[in-house]
Amino acid sequence: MSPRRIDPTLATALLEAAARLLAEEGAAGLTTRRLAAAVGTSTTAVYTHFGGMDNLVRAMVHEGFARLHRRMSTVRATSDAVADVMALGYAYRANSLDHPQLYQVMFGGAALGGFALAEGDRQHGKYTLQPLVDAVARAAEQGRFRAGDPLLVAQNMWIALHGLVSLELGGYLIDPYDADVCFEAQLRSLMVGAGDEYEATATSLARARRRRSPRG
Amino acid sequence: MSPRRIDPTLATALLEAAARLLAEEGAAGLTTRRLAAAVGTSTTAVYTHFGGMDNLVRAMVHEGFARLHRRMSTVRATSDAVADVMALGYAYRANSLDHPQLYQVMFGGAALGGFALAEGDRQHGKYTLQPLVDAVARAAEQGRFRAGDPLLVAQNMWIALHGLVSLELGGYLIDPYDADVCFEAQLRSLMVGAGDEYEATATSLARARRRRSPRG
DNA sequence: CGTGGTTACGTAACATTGTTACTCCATCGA
DNA sequence: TCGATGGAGTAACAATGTTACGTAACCACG
Repeated sequence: MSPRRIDPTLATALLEAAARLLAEEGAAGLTTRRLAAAVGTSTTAVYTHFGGMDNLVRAMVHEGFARLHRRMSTVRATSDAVADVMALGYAYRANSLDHPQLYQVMFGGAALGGFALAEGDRQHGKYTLQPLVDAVARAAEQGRFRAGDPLLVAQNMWIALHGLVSLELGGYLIDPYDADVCFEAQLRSLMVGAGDEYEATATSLARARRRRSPRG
Repeated sequence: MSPRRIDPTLATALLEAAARLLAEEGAAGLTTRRLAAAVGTSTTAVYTHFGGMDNLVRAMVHEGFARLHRRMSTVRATSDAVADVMALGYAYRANSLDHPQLYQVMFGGAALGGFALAEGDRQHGKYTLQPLVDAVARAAEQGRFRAGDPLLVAQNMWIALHGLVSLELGGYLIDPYDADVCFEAQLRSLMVGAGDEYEATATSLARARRRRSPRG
């Protein structure tokens, strides 16, 4: 169109259009030309604002981690720390299911048109994990979990959660045990593995269920 | 070269070259032209033998599942079924680390040049899981695990294992708790979550460790 | 008000990708 | 020996990320 229409919000417009393209058409639909067409500009805008498709995806990943952290932070601490841990699990999975394509890019790692995350990009997980670490520490203080480093315990829970979400999004969890069944069974199993009594996990699970946020 | 050199093993040669390309250069290095150059043929060979790059990757995934199943089948049943379960975990992780790129394609799912697995391709996991299901059932018979459907318990273990391997291959597990530490902590946690006593898992873990195969 | 510098953007091209139409010719059966 | 089959090479097509180049608008001066 008319040249030199300086738009300071073009970078954010590109990001929003990229997020929409990724969500609606998947990783294959996220191309420079379609992105440029979506915001009514040219492909070079991607390079002036981000220096390439890699950095644009990187920015989306950063935003994805920030949103995940925001969602995890909405889980309040209660007198039942195990229920808090489970509520964090629900929040994690709900956020992933709300943005499945983004989640796959965030953790799919290797392949998005040969795109690869940099070393620092992956350490966002550590920062995002903090609410879970706190809840695990409180569960140990309340005598529900075995004594041990909360960071290691929380990391193990995150690993298992990621495994579930990853396989769910990939469509690998099939009948008779679909993702919902596996998820709640895994939550109880994780709590028991951390030291809680099997029977106690039932009431905490019921509490966590009631705290699910409808959408986020 | 000289035309019409009919080579009935060309399909397998393509598969082998594709596996080598994938292993050595990653998903980005696996292109039709490089593949054709590697076996000294033309790009059309991929289409006459596989009907496209998708089906060739599909064939590689099938081979990957078969190899995983073969490796899991080498774990023999002993009088310590919990150690058997852990040994299966070691085998699963070892196979994944031996073929990291293939593993990412098998479970990365969405993105390999817009390639997506078909519905039936993912159900290979169910077949591959059988040795683990058997070991879990025997652990329950021995009174080490809680009563429950072994398929559900095994699936949960597989989910957690996949989470660990997936994050390890992606480089998300960082200091101070690297993948080795997380893996063994997770093994014990899984056994306790399934019903075993925490102290008993230590000796079973030691037994499983001794049974690690050097290379596969 | 005018002028130069900076910078954002569009145009067009390049290399590379998966894919396919067309052709050729070696092999197999009669 | 001759025709049919079908596997493979050549070359093209559309689409991808990326970049060189030109242009024009803004901003800071005088």
